[in-house]
Amino acid sequence: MSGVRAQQKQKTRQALIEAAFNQLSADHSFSNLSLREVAREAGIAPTSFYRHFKDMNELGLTMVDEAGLTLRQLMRQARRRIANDGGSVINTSVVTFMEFIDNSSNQFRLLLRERSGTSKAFRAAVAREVKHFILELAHYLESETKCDAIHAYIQSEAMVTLVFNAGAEALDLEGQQRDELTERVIWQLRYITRGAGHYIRETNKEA
Amino acid sequence: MSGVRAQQKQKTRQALIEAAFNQLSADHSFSNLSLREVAREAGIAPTSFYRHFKDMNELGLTMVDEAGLTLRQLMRQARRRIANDGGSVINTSVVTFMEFIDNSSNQFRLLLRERSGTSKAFRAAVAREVKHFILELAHYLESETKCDAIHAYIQSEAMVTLVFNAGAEALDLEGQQRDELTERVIWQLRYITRGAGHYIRETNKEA
DNA sequence: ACTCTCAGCGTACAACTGTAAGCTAAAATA
DNA sequence: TATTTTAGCTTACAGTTGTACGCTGAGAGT
Repeated sequence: MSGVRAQQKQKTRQALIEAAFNQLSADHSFSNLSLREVAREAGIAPTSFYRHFKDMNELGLTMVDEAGLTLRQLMRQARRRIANDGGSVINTSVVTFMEFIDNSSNQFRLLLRERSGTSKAFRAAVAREVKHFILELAHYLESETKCDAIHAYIQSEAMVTLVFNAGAEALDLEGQQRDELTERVIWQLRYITRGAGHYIRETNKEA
Repeated sequence: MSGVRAQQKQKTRQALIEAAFNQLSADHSFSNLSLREVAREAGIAPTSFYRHFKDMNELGLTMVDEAGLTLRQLMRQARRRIANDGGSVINTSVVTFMEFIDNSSNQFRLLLRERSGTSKAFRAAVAREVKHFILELAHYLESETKCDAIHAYIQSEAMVTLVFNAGAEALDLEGQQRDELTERVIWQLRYITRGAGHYIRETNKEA
């Protein structure tokens, strides 16, 4: 009943996932991973892989889920910071996201690449995670600003797209160039906030 | 002197490039291509590949250049349309871009994927092409609106990012969903124009 | 205590990969 | 015309990949 068996299984399953994440890097994407190498790094025989996943695909989808989870935790953390430290919403969010890219770069790389990757299932999975992200931001905007749901969504989508993309570029930058990039995104987010605000005010006048 | 030799060489070189583009698809990215398959489709022996390219990498970089060229031609076409048909700048640009995605989806896919791909050289090459794109738009904005160079650049960067990203999503959509997506991007671009305009006006007041 | 389940192993194989070496015939050059 | 150059070929090899098959030994269930 203690489940020594199941516990060990869970452990090597996690070892596989971690091995796979470890092998991701700037010049190694998920589709370059081989089942055998992952198994090797996890310390099991190649054929034992199948005791845990049907496929490399199945492993990958699990990894996408995990990365999405990290992303959502991150967002919650950003909201806590905003509430406590009372910093600017835009600034805090962008800085938090940049930290995600540094601390969990391989998880970010997975999302980034598989978003336009080779498997429809992967693309859909990433799109789902990103959509969560967008929706949470949209709800926030909707409650903070007087703003109808549709505009809030469109606005959030734009913001997430820009931040996500800046993250992708940031992966290849350091130091000053990176700071400049960060500054540019912040401006871009301000544009959107302003612009959306304008259109919303106009809509309200009509009503 | 006629160069029958060089002419034939150029021809099979192009055949290799086209074969490679043909093998790209929704579920086949450049890194999945094998030298042998490309050679096979081009109708030459695997080892003859090396008479034209040192590497698959070299082929790929050539392909990125070609895709970038197509992209720039597209942009010129969009500007012509705007000048002649006198349509809205934003609308025409977005529609033109969506056409690019349909007509040259494999070229777009290459840019899209290698932008966050596995090779730094590729990423740099794509970034260069995109930067061309941004700069041309920035010049346009700078001349059309009263707008300093930096704001024009930041604004263009945001717009290109959003359109590019929407293109990526459009690849998996059809019909109504796609139209909705197009509509959303157009809104997002309007936000940016408005928002940027606002900040620029403010800057001008100070000066 | 006895049986069942199953995570992990080793072996094996066919498919494919990139690429080295050397030949050939035709175009270019002298 | 004689010589050189070279695009493309064939053959060959070593490496890697996914995965089928069957075994084993230790936990789980009774």
